[in-house]
Amino acid sequence: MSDPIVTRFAPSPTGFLHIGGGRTALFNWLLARRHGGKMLLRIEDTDRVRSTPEAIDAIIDGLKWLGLSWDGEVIYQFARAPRHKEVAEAMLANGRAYKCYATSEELEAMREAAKAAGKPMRYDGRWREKGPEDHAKAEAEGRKYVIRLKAPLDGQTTVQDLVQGTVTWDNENLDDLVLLRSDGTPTYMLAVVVDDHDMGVTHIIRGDDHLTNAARQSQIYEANGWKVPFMAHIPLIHGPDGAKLSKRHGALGVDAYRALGYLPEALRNYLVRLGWAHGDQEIFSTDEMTAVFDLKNVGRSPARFDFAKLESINGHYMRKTDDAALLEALRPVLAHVEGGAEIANALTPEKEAQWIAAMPGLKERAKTLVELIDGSRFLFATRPLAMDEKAREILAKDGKAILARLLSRLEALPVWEAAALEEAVRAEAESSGLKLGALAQPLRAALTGRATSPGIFEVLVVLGREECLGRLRDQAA
RNA sequence: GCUCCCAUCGUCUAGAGGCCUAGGACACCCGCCUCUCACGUGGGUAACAGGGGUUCGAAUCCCCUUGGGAGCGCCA
Repeated sequence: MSDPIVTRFAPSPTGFLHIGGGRTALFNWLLARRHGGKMLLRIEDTDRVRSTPEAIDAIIDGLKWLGLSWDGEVIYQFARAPRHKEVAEAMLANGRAYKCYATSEELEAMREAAKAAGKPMRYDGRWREKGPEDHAKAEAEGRKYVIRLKAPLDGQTTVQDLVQGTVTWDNENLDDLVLLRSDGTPTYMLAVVVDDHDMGVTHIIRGDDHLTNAARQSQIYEANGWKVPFMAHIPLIHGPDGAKLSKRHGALGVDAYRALGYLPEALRNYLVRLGWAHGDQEIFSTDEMTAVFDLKNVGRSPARFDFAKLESINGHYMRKTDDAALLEALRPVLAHVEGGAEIANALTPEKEAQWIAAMPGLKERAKTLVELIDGSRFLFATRPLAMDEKAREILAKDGKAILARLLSRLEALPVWEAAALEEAVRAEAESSGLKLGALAQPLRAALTGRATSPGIFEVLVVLGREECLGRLRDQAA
């Protein structure tokens, strides 16, 4: 185990990179980085019907956004089909595999029989001991063969799993799986084993839906006399209701989280704590998590996806993010929110500077970038401002009269700075015998069109003298 | 159905026989701070699935039950 660690992330490109895949990739990436090893990326595109180039792009794009980098070139499994075939034929030659001419009708009959008997489908090994004469006869009938593994009939197969512990199967429950299809293409089982072996993968981290496969794959390793890599089968992520994660809950593509306004570092932090813990620590910088990540601490029970916690962590990271950097993170999200295009168009250098100036007050009031954009709308609104219902109520009372008095005080101000503005507003409060809040709310309504916003003196300063006085006059009338 | 895996607050989890009258975080409730909303901060509600063992002692070990999950293809 002192050899350099090599992990791999091996998605099949039949859809986007979903959140569970993202976590699997993260764990592989963390383990490799923790030990100064490598994480390889292999696209399992042997299913020619379901694999699409769009999905490949989506996966690669998703990994990049999440900040998970891989080493070396992307490996495409389909391109290695000749090598897979070569291994299958070598296994045939040394008697670890055999030709099976069973037809799909025969297989279907076996399936039916198994179902009727209440047992899982198990190929019965009818071609296991057949000789050349039988093969020739089948060939003469025009039948095609697949190559099956000659799996052990009795005894047990044990997987030493770094997360699941020692898991054992009786070999009688494992049948002779197909290695090479009748069209000469490899099955997933064969391809995975050959690729992981050839790529020098030392640690396989994947979802525990592959646990049963692990047993069958280790038989393939053994049939070839290859060392079985360390394996770690991590529990799947479930939806809030405990059922399998569906699109309805969180099985969104990683890119959807970007559109929803989450920061990649927040998603990483959330994901790493799903099924893994390091004492009571909740917040992990990337360096911190790579320094302490250990498969030993990965739990064995499935975790539910919880948006509330993700939002909380995201809020934390937004507040920690530098204002200018936050603006950059905001930009790509604009395309995904209503009115975002208008904001994007209005982003002159001056507006950007204004937005950055407003950021401190904005970012502590939002849990996602989408919320932050929503809270920023008053910066981009044009006069006369549209008032929302609560703002209207505030102004409907004696708000307008208060604004008029405030207006004259503010107009008289020689400088437009927070301290001076606050002093003026407080002076008005004092002379009219009102609490500060009684003045701040009408001000807020007139300035932002809403009942909530960043601190009112912040808003005053960020908006600037002319714009503020204009908005106040609009409403004071 | 068969095989395998799992089981601590609503959720994510700490806990590797005595440190546990079970800790942290999110969510929720009540305060404080306060120009609103937040942030921050103080406090609170809330869990060892059930039953048997083993042991001086069990959330921690074993068994059973119950409840979840995954897999059972010439898909990956």
